[in-house]
Amino acid sequence: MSRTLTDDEIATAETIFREYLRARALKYTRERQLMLHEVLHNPDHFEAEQLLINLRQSGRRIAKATIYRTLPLLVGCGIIRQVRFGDNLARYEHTFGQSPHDHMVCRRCHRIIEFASDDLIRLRNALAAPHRFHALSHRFEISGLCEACAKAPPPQERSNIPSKPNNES
Amino acid sequence: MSRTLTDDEIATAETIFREYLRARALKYTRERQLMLHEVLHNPDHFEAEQLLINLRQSGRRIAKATIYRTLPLLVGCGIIRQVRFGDNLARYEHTFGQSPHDHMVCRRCHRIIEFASDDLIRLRNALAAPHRFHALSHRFEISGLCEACAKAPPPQERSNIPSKPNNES
DNA sequence: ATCCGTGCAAAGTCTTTGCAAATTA
DNA sequence: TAATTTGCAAAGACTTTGCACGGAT
Repeated sequence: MSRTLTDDEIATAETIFREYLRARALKYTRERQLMLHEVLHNPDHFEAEQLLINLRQSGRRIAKATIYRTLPLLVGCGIIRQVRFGDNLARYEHTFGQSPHDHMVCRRCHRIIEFASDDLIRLRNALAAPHRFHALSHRFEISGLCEACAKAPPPQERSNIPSKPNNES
Repeated sequence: MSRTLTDDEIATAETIFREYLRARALKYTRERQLMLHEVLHNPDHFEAEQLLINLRQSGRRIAKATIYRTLPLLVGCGIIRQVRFGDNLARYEHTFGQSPHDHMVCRRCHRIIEFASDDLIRLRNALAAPHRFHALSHRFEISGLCEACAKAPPPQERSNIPSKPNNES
C-alpha cells in the first residue's frame, strides 16, 4: 500500500539512520546502507528471508546474520516496524511515506487490507487514560473474511466441518 | 484477569470440546481431557512449555508433541485463544468466563493491563464495512508505558540513548 | 589504531513430523 | 476391529551467538 519513495525521502531516511547510529557510536556500514535501501524500496510486507533473496538477486552479498542484526536497528530508529499476522513469522514494513495504518486479514485467502483511522487512535488513547497508561503505539489486526471469500463456497472443504482444524488463531 | 471457573462452566467447556471433537470424528482422549482442565484452571496467559511443566508437576505424563497437537483443537472450538505480545512466542488464554478483551503492554516492565471496550467492537465493524470485510475477531495490543514506568527514571539505562537498541517492536 | 561489524557455521528456541505402540469409539 | 492418538526422537523453521578477519571512524 505504500507508494514509491522520492529521492528526497530516501535521503531523509538515510540521515535518520546515520544519526541514530552515530548517537550510539555505531557505524554506517555498506551492509547497513544496502539494507536500508532494500527496505525502503520494498513496498510491501517483507520478512528477513525475502530481504536476503532480494539483496542476493541484486548481486549484493550479505549474510543472514547481518540481516537479523540490522532489522532491530531499523525498527529502533522508526524506519520500519514489525507487523505480525497469524503465524510466528516476523514481518516488517517501512513506515516512510506511510501514515500509520492497521490491517484486516482474510482468514481464508490471507489477503491483507490496510486501513487507517484517526478514530482508532483517539479511542486507543481514551482507553489508556483511565489506566494512566501512556499509549505509544499499537497493533490492531482484524481477522475475518474478505468480500470474495465471504461469498464463495469453501474451495478446499466440502462441509463446514473441516476434517482437520485449522491452526489460525 | 479471569476468575476461577465454576464446576458448571467446566462441564460446559467439556461438552463443547467433546462435541467439537465428535463432529470431526476425533477422539476425546485422556490427554485431551487433561489439557482441557489444565487450560481452564490457568487464570493467566500461558505458553506451551508452561502447560507441560504444570501437568508434569501434577504427576501427569504428557508429551510436548501432544500439547502442540492439542492447542489448535482448543483454539478451534473457541475455548482458548492465542494472544501475542512483542516476541515470537505463542501464548494462549482461555476465553471461558471472560468477556472479550484486549491488552496494554508496558514496554519497560512488561506489565499487562487487560481492558474491554464495546466502542472498539463497534469501531472495528465500522472500519470493516466500507471494505465489505466481515470482521470475525481481532487482536488489539497497545504498547506504551504504565503509570509507574512513565514516572520512574530508566532503571537500566543512564542516558536516553541505549548503547544497544532494544528489540521490541 | 581502535573498536565495531561481518560472515560463517554452530547453537538455540519453539514447533512440527514420522513411526511403532497404545487407545478410543 | 478399525482408525486415531500418543510418545519419542529426529527434523524443521526461524533466530541468535562465538569467533577471527575485515572495515569504519
